[in-house]
Amino acid sequence: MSPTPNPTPARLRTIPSRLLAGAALAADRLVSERLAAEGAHKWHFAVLVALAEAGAASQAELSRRTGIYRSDMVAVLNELADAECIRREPDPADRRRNVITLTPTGRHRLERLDTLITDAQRELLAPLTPDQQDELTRLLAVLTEHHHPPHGAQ
Amino acid sequence: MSPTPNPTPARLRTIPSRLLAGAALAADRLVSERLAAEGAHKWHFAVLVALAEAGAASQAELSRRTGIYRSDMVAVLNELADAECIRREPDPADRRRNVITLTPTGRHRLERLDTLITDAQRELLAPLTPDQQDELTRLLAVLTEHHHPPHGAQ
DNA sequence: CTACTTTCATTAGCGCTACGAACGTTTGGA
DNA sequence: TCCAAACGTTCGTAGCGCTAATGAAAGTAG
Repeated sequence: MSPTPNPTPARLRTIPSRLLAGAALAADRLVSERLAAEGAHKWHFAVLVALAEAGAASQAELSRRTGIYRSDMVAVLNELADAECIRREPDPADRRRNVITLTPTGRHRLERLDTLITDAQRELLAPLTPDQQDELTRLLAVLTEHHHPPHGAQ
Repeated sequence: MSPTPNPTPARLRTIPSRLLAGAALAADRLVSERLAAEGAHKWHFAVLVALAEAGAASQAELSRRTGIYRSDMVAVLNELADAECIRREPDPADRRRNVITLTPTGRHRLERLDTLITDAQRELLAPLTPDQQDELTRLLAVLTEHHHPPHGAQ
């Protein structure tokens, strides 16, 4: 006679904010595990994508593109620079700025991380049909866009 | 001539794990703001629901029902007990356990918090049609259930 | 030209959340 | 009887989002 084998009340299982938190946590774990296997980090990928897709930029600009705070961006760029994935040089046109440039090494690194990320997404969405996967992605995009993205992400 | 007014690359905007993180953050903010206005916390609500829906239980059992770690549960129950929302008494049948009981005060408190939570969900899902809201909730439920709920949440 | 405001990179720090370690107590099973 | 497990509790940790403050440089107004 088990005393109370009652895991997770129905009410809690139907609250969107709770479901979002749980799903986000699982998703983050999947991504982080994959990336950690290659000594990489979530943020590295975001920065590399931002550089590959929209070209060289200042740190502040990268901060806006990725949603990473520019105070955290410093360390991320340090690591990417140590791995020679980017170059960080003062902007001659505006001496406040650094110009961050993607190196060939960085481009290769991005390719590798991209497959890891893609794999993780696949595993994350595995229990859904392809149509459901697309629908979920669309709905989430609407939500995040509506609720002022990360906002300024200064 | 703005240098690079390019917010958020398309690739980043279509990665489910990133969308989930963003949506979860927005959702959590909405909920936390509402609850904070009444000095309440996310976790208080979860515990009260778990008690109301499945009856009195030990702290470990509540931990399983809510996904809150049992090390964190202690403080939550302290606060709920201070507010006289619950009673915490040693279990005569098993002296390791405490029996946590919902008080009438706690039941009223739950009613209040429930409306706050419901309001927050409404605001969160506002940009979606009712059908989309249901679909999103269903899809998220599938995901969280598949990826070993919170898991043990010991 | 001067004075004010803004932007930038960088450092340091805070609060919250999920999570693990350890401990003493108690219980149940071999 | 001995061992393993569960319980409540305390303490500590790591990561993330975010703020504040600083010195340098640029833009802007008077």
